[in-house]
Amino acid sequence: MEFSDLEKLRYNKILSMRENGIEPYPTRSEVTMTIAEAVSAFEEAEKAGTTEPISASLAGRLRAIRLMGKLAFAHVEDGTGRIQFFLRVNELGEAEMTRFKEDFDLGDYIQGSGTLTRTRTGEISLILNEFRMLAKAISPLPAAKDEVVDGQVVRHSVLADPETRYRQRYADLAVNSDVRKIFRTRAGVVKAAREFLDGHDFLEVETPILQPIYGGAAAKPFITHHNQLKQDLYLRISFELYLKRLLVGGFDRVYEIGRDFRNEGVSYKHNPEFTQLEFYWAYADYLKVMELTEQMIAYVCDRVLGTRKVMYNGNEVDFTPPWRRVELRQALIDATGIDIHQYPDSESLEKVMLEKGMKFKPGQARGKLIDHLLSEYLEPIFIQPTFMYDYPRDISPLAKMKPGEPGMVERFEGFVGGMELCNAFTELNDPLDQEARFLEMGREYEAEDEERQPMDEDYLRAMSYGMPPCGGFGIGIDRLVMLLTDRHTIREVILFPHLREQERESKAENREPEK
RNA sequence: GGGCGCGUAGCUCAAUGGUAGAGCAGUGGCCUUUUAAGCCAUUGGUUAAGGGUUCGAGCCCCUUCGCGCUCACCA
Repeated sequence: MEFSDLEKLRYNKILSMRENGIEPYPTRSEVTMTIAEAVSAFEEAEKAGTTEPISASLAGRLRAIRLMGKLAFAHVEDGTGRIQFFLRVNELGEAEMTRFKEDFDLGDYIQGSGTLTRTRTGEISLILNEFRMLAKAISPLPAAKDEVVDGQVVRHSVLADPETRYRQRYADLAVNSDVRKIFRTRAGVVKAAREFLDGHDFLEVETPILQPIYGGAAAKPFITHHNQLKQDLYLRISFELYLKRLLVGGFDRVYEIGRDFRNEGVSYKHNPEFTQLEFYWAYADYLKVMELTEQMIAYVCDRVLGTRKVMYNGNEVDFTPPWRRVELRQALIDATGIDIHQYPDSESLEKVMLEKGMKFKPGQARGKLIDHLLSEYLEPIFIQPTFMYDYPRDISPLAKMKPGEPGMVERFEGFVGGMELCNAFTELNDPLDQEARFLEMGREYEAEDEERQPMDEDYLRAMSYGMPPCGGFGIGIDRLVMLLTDRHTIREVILFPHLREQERESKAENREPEK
């Protein structure tokens, strides 16, 4: 390791501590309770009027040190909270006071034992009888100080540079408690969704991430290789085709929460890997799925936030069911004046779009044009939770026909905060229709279009054994967490978002020659 | 991939083309109830990297790297 000047000073303390017989990285600690437990134990004793002093051994990271000559105050933080350590020469003696001043720096892990009290200014504190180094920090944490103004924590000199925050997320988390809160919320969201689905008799399953044939969405895959099998494999872009095979196998209600990988551009709502929740529900259809979706999100809000109303990007978003429902065709008429039913092929649709002065890439399939209209003119305007339903069949190759409307399928997408949040349909279970759709997709997309859905023969075989009628659903967990934490970029809700690799000299030497 | 912007001390930020600075952190002092503790003193820079213009470049030009915004892409 190479040390900066600041780090060398701390490293030298490690050496001198060891010379004095003190291990700066002891193997064990003797903590009797968490900081939060200590604080509430003291408050309860106070309320009960107990006079017996409470002893405790607490540990955490040193976040502030205030030396006052013969006494010292320190703020110590563990995963549950923060407390003040009160060090005084009366209890510790001159030698120990000197040891504290010489050995300890901000960021070190300290264990302190003593009794709980309130200081003159009323702060709950641990008066130390003894203390010990638990782990020496060599690198100084980014300087950050908290000030409490009217009960609100005001932060000073926080680590703010996004690049450093994402590349060194550990430092970001260590000094920015609001960032830790995002990921507690995130864990709560996943847990609550799981509770909800378990409570509705869904079975959680795990399906392959490495897939010989990718499918279930229109996206470019990552390709990897199995050496021994001499076989290329794809990282999954969705769980859909495997989960529906399980319905064929007799599991009527299944769900999976996991990672999808899409080899596409990054943006404020796209990360190359993202967390998806999909469920499939036998004997249900997209209308039932719509209702379950509202209930699930409301349940998650209740459990995680205790409210169904959240502020997102300056707007109050209300997740209380029922969500607004709008038909895609009508929504497009309202927003653009174009009735897609009157333009049954890409040529006529392109023509009217040109007449309206819309910008788009010419020569696309009709489905892609409609999708363009949708994401350009509809997605951004749906701030309140909205289900848009009944999609053209040519952009929904896995969804079932809407009875009596041959060009349409039973599909809906949920939009919130101007983002697509979830996608669901009544699943296509007719193997012959499914085969025809795969073939159609193959024709309509350019041969070199990597989003083209490859024909999945085994999936068709599964369908041919018979799959019960069912509704299927997928939701982007990252985006849901964005909405519930009022974060406006997906990187804020992913612990280690993908960043470009930094150029390194050693790396440059090892790099394979350019082709 | 295109366009625009940014990169200065460990952190947050200053600096008309003319001696690179402040606060916090650090270091040395003083201080027995502080809490962004305070007071005195003080260290710290290849201004992302490389090249160019200029008497002189953090600032102007070029290249590269990284980040951000945006467009494209993204059922």
